[in-house]
Amino acid sequence: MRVRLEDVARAAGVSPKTVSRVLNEEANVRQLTREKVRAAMAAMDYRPHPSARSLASNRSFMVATLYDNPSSNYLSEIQTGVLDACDLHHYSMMVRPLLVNAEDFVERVAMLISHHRPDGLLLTPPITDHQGLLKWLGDNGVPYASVSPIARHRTIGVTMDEPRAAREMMEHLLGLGHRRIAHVIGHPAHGASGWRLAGYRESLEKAGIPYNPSLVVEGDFSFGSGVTAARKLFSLSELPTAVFAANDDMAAGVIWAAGDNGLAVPGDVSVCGFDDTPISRQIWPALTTIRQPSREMGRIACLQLLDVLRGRGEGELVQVPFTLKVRESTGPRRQGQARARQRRSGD
Amino acid sequence: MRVRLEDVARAAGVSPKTVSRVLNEEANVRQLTREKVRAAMAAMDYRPHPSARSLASNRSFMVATLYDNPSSNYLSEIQTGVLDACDLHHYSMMVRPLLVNAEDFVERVAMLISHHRPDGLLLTPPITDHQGLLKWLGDNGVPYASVSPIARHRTIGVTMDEPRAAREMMEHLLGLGHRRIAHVIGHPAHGASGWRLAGYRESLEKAGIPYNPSLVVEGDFSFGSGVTAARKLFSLSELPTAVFAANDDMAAGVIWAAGDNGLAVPGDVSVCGFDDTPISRQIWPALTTIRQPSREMGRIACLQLLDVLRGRGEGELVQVPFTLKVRESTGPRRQGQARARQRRSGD
DNA sequence: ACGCAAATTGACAGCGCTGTCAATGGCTGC
DNA sequence: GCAGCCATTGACAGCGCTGTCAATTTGCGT
Repeated sequence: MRVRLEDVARAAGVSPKTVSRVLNEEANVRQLTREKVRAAMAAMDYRPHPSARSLASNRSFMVATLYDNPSSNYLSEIQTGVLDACDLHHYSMMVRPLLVNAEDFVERVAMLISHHRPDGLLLTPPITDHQGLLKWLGDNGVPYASVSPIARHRTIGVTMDEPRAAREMMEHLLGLGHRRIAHVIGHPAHGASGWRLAGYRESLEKAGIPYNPSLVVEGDFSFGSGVTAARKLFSLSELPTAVFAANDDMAAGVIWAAGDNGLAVPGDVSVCGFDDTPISRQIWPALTTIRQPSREMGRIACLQLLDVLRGRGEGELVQVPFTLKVRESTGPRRQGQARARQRRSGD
Repeated sequence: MRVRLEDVARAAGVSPKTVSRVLNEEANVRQLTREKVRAAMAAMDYRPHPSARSLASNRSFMVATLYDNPSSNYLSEIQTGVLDACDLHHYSMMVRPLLVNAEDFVERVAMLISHHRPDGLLLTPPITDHQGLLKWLGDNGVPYASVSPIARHRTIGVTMDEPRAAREMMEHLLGLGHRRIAHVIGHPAHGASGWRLAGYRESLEKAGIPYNPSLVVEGDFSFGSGVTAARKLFSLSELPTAVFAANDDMAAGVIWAAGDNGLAVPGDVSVCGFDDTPISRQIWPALTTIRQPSREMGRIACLQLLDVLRGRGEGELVQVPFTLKVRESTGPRRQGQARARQRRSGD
């Protein structure tokens, strides 16, 4: 049979309850006692039985990460970060893919909770901003932390200063001499889309360039939507000299469409993305983009949640720094005006 | 307070133990009784308490998915499939990234097990073939199922007929008239690399084309290694007219390098990959590749494991079908010989 | 040295379920 | 109709831990 708490107690010459106190890092245990117990635990290689702990304390020591996001790279980074934080405090994590637009979305989350009883939830975009869910969680007292939520009021988790990142990207383009800069908006349900657009507009304004609605087209964060958006842009009578796409996948789509239209990148048109996902280095030319520390963000969001769950405070909304990664897809504005050709076929 | 098993028992007019029997689908409960209990459960919306079940039965109703794989797309598919299967039988899943080459790899798995006590493990490549781990799991009686293991003897889980898929890809290239076909091998620790190479060689042999070692270069499944491999191939005095890369990322690297060397794809050289990951549609030209039903494979592997855990049999090694996806990156062999130029710069 | 509050420790009864084993009921063959 | 046997059901004692609350010890002021 494996070592139980009772065995540790006997070895340390204290009561089981005291061992339990040490295990749970409770206050009001004398330093000397604490050390004795810790030593006994280590010597016997004691591992508390999670189910027994859960049953007695009515907590599961588990958090659930909820997602509805097509970007597996982003998610796996977040997930890894969350696991980092969980390991730190001996929590476990479950993951749950959901359809945020499903009729029974909130109900499904409710079922998840009643089945698996996580102590708290980690929400990722776009679930972070599903009002129905947030209300339900509030009403039912379910603790949660968010990664990059739109609404920052009374929310704990992690965010990045997205508008500032977008402005920094715009400054890079403006610095290269670009004035006719297009923007491909992301999926409307994601807060990131709005912030990045806001940064784009603010930078234009600051640079004294009038906002031109025909240079701003909607996408949905997918490669295909980038292609579609770019086709619109490249069919304008006066082409943009730079395209700022709200994420890397769409930027890749823009580059694809540029090639398809006989436009060289960055010769004829500069293209940049956002997120620094692997695709940014897997295409040619490699994408200029903004690096988001996703794993770190997952970790921090989870730590905020765990602070709450462990009764270590209220948790807060932490803001993390970003990095502009300048690669080959952006370059100086070139003098003559480029012309798009119809569509290139087989070559 | 929530509904407990005892409440259901009272409502159904039976003993708690009988409700437990129905809950666990045990034999030797009269049909009528079973129905009464089921009705009461449904009426009261009863959810068994996982920790209580675990504590009493000494099972966790949880499986752990172990991975050390850089491809988040592949993994997230597998993970989703595993979750599908878990949901079906009310199991939960935890995920664990690991470094298969770490000194303490097996020890870490042992710690994972003693901490979280999963009932079984799901192994993904390349962990599926870590002999040290497999031995340890065997010695300690830990049930596991594998996704695409190399060794198929006495292993349960799921595989695909990879050599046959590779042969089918080769037949596609041969059918397009290619004779000088190169192969970029995958990471040596993955069984897939060997199988795909084997299929390549078998097809050449069958077509009566001698094996040319200079056309076979090693990669490691990464984009960068595809670029490096392609540079070697494109520096040969006689270029290959087609390159069969062992996965999509490397194929994308080959296409990148082709562009970099002034070679048109598929005009000068056809390129194909394997796995049908999103990148295959995110590059231009879109990749001809082999689609592996990863999600389904995750689901099936997990179902085999659950069969064992639930005492429903021994589990087996299931083989799933693949699909050849012909896209734009492969085309007929062209007559004249292409010449690579040194390296293209800014354009 | 003494009294008192605060800090520390322990006794005990579950948490909600299942394993074990005994008790009951129903059915068989003669 | 009855012994014998299997199918079905239930009683009960935990599984390994923590919450509650009471008992004990410690520290401090005077």
